[in-house]
Order: sequence, then structure tokens, then C-alpha cells
Amino acid sequence: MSLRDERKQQSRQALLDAALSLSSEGGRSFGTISLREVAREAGLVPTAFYRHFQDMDELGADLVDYVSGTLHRLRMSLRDGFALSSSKPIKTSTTRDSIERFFQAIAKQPNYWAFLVRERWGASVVVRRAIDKEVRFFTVDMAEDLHKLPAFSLLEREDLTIISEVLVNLAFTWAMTWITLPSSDEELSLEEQQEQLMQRATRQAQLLNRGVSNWQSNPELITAKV
Amino acid sequence: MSLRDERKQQSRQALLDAALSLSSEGGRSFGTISLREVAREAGLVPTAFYRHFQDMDELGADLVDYVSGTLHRLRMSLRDGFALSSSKPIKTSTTRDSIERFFQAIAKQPNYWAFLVRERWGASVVVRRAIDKEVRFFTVDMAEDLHKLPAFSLLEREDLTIISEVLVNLAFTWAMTWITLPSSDEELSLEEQQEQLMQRATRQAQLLNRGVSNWQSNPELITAKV
DNA sequence: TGTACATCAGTGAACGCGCGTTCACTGATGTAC
DNA sequence: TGTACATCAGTGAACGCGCGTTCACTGATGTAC
Repeated sequence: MSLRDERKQQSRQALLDAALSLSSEGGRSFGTISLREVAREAGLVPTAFYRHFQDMDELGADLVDYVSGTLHRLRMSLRDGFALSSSKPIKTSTTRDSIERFFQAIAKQPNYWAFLVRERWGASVVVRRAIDKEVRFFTVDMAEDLHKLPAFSLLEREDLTIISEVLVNLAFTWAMTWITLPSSDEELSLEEQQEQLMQRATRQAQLLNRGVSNWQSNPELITAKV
Repeated sequence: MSLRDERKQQSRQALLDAALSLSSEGGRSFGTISLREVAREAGLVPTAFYRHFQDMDELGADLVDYVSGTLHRLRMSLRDGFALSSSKPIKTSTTRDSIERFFQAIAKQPNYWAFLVRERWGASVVVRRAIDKEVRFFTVDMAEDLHKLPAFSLLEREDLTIISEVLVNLAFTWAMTWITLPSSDEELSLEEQQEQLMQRATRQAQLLNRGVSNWQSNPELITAKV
């Protein structure tokens, strides 16, 4: 890659980073930030923006691509962690462990998650479509991960997708709740509120887990209900 | 109420309605609509806006109040429907029934739901706070509704809140998924996609249900995991 | 009931501002010979 | 290796536009007597 190309790449990344931080900070959203703001934040003149993106929508779509990498890395990390713990002699608190690993990832890059959760139903059609696509991929990949676990291997592929969907949607809400802590009308400290959220998330995941392990034991009820 | 007050009330409502439809149509959001747009849509001059609201944030907060009524009416409708069906001699497909009732409510007033779901993590801090408050109330009320049902009456109040939280968060995602149908990259018709979504939502709810009914049967596992 | 005054929802002109986008340009980097 | 030209990321001035907000106003409705 030539010197010129390298510098262009840097500017492009600066624009993406600028858009990401602007659309997260102060609780704003991607739809409310301007092209001029992004260029300013990236240290460029507004017109230089057009050397990299046709408009804000194109930047938004590329930003989804960029940010989604984090999503997939977290999935792999959770999968590996789960495989590890389930090989332990005694079945210990794996759910709580996974939840902790999850929130650690959120705390590390809150802006990435805030962007995905906010813009999933946000103002830009292009960005929404891009996120929707990533969420679908993510859900399918997660279903495959689950399939490889002993506890889930007997379930149908379709059911695993259903379960993954629930997990992904809950995880998005957990993430955004975590990011927007501390909640104003509570007298608890930030740490206490975080711990409380983790406990609630853990119990919700366990509730699901319990549903899954009893899913096939009464198949006649399921079909009767559907 | 005097004639003058009545007319003022009408204008106020026109502004609320204008803001609601503008922030839903075309996939836009509350943060991207302008005071002048709202006034124009309501058939008023921009300056008349200030006779009713101090700024867009105040209108947004009042809009959350207004729209939340729908939320609570749906909860009561679902509660009554559930009480009715559980008194039937044979336990039939109550989950599917509730899901259908839910999506009927969404289809009736999609703008209301789109507003709540979009702005829950949207650009306006004031609106976000107001929605967060309503969601909390809603979750607690739902937990109380569940407590009165035979299947749930043995569970602790805290656990019921956890379950309600899951249901509310899933319901929000279902609602928005329904509203944004038809999904572009599917070859199915709108009706087929809607039916598919209802089936998935039903199964997700049943999965939860299954988890709940097996929640207390192994209490030692739960405490060990938490 | 009629009159004189008060209230106040809605009007219309005006302001300064940041916006997206265009255009001709500059000058460092890349390429051909 | 040195020179002459091409490329193109970034510049800076300029544009028309919709924005939020101010201000003095109008005239229908309400109130006091």
C-alpha cells in the first residue's frame, strides 16, 4: 500500500471514529449528527468528506460493517468460554460467567454497542437494513454454536434459531441498559446497579436455559400449543 | 371548559399527532424532526408552537404520556383474555391467542409502538427518561397480573418481575419487527412473513413458559448458579 | 342585556446560524521515461 | 538517478435553505360591571 493510500485510509478511519463517538456521546444518535460535524471532529474540512463517502448514509453502512466485527468476536469468545467450562468435572456457574464476560465486552467498547442498539431502529433506512442483516447472521451463527454444545445438540436447528433470537434480543437490551447506567432515580451506586443488572440478566438467561432443558420432555404440549 | 380552552386543546392535540406521525413515517425518528415541521403539519405557524410547549423536549415527554395509555390498555386486555382462557375446561392454545391479541394491537396503532420502541434509546434524553419510567411501571404492573394467575402464583414477586422484564423486552422487539415488515430480502408475502413472526414469537413465549413451570422444581440448582 | 376592557391563541416579519453541496484550487505523492 | 507530467486527498470561498427563536401585532373570546 502506497503512502498516499495509507494516509487516505487513516482519514477514512478518522471519519468513521468521529461519527461513532459523536453519535454515542451525550446520548445523541446517528440521525442527528451532521456531515460537517463529522469532518470537523476528524480534523478535516467538510468537502474532504466526499473523497471517502458519497453521503452520511454510505458512512453509516460502512460503520455497521466495521462495528459488527466486535459482535462476532464476542460470540466466539463466549462460545470458547462455554466449551471450556462445560468440560469441567462439576457443572459450576457457567451462566453467570458468560454474563460477566458479556458485560466486560460492553464496558470495553460501549460506543460500539450503543451504536448498534440505537441505530437498529434508528432514523437511517440504510443503517437499519445493514444492522438487521448483521443481526440475522449473528443469530444463525449463534444457533450453530449452540448446536455444538452437549446440552443443545438434540434440539432442532429451527428451535436453536428461536432460542438464539431470544438471547440476541435480550442481550441488546442488557447492553443498552448497562451503558445508560447509572439510572437517575435510584439511590444505589453505579457498581451496585451494575451488579444488580448482572444478577437480573443471569436469572433471565437461567430461566431460558430451564425452558430449553424441558423443551423436548413434553413434545405433545408444544405441538398442541403451536 | 370554555370555547377558547377547547380550541387550545385541539391545537395541542394536533401538534402531538403531527409529531407522532412525522417521527414514524418514512422511518424517521423524533430526534430528526423540527419544530417548524411539526407546526406546519398541525396547520399552525411556527411561533404558535410556543403557546403549548416550551420546546420539542417538552412535547416529547407529553407524547410519551399520551402514547403510554395504549400500552396499559393492552396489558389489561391481555390480562383479561388470559384469565378468561385459563378458566376453560381444557388448557388450549392460550399462548398463541395472547400473541395474536398482541399483534392485533400493534397493527391497530403501529405509530404508537414505533415511537415507544424507537425513542426508548433515541436521541432525546428527556424522552428516553420518560419511556424508561413507563417501561418500569409497565413491568411491575405485569408482574402483579402474573401473580394473580394460578400458574405463576407460587413464584416470588422478584422472580415475576424478572419474567415480566423478559416479556416486555421481547414484546418491544416483536412489535418493531412486525412494523418494519415486509423484510426486503425475503420472497414471502407480507401475510406469510407476519404469520412466520407470530409463530416465532409464540414459540419464544412458550420457551419462557416452560422455563417458568420448571423454575421451582430444582431450586438448589438455581441458588448454586446465582 | 349591553358595554368596555382584559386575556391570550395564533400571526408574520425578521434575525443569525449551521447545514449540504458546488466549484476551482493547491501541492504532496506517484509514475513514466 | 533525475526530470516532467499525472493523480488526487485535502482546501477555502461561496451558494441557497430550513432551522429555532424574538418581537410587536391582531382579533376572537372571556370577564366585570
